[in-house]
Amino acid sequence: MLAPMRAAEIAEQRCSIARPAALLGDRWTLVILRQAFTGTKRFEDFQSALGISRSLLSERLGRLVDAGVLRREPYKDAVRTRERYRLTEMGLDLYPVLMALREWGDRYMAEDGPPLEIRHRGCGGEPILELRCSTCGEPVGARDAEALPGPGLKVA
Amino acid sequence: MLAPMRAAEIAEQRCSIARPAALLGDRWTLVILRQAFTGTKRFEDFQSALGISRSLLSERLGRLVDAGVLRREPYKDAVRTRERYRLTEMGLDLYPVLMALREWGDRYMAEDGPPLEIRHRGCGGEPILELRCSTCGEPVGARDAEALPGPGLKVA
DNA sequence: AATATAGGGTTCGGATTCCGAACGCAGTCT
DNA sequence: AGACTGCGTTCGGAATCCGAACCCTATATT
Repeated sequence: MLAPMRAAEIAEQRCSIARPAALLGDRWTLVILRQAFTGTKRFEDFQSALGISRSLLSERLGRLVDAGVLRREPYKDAVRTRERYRLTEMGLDLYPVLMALREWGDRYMAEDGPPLEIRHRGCGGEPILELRCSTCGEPVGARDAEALPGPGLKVA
Repeated sequence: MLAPMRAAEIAEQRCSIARPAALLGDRWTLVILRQAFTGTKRFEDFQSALGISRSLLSERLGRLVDAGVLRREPYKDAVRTRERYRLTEMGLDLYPVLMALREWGDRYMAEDGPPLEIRHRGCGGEPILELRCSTCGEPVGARDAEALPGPGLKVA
């Protein structure tokens, strides 16, 4: 009832971009996930780190839990049981999406240089995303690819 | 004036994910871009392909033009001069973001299989995104990376 | 026992934003 | 002239956002 209805409509499109966009496509969800990838787990910590309103945060976290991106679980603090939100496997698999956004943001929207640098743990190198053809191994750009109808395309 | 004010606030965060998210993070912008990558260029074609309202489409296209992702230019039809929206270099560089979303969507939200298949033009293989360390060449997952403060991080 | 503090929310009302339908307007076609 | 097309803008109601206030559970303090 609280979830946006428009989102539901868009989500019904048989499009692999529209459906994730309906879930992730708002101004808070992506930064909530970014925060989750930095290790934030508790409601209060999300709230104070992001400055989001409690009601919105509650709704967004709930939606991500429903979608299976986050898991809500109780855990024992030093003193008592609390709740925390952790990325599921499905959530962790969003890492490339966040990295792609970050690379693009660093390139075009960070006039002072990147605010954060990502390092490969151990080796210290910089991880970068590459789009490569899994068959011939060549790098693929936007102009080198074409879209064809796939098995999930049913014309109603 | 028409642009969301909240978006502006989020955009001011010194975060390479928050800033792109403020531009791209709504339910329509990503599908508009997806459509642009399939070759759609004209206002009418976006509108009929997506079912978006004219006012929203107008506002979104304008915002993307202002951001430098699209370029609005007149061109000559067979009969007259029209306007069209084309991806700029900056816009084309969003391809990995869309592909990352699509891969994730295909994996987790396409119960009937992917609606579209992307093929490497010519070779016919499937392009896939890989996050690799540019130094050691190893694949990098969410757990293998860490974030460090970079040059753009100024603590106010 | 009563009060205080903390985490994790929900409720409420006003301000924003969204959206579809209607309208504008310029340039063609008949 | 009148109709049509492409590309928008305007308008008003509906949906969403957000901050402040409230609620509930549980431990800590007086």
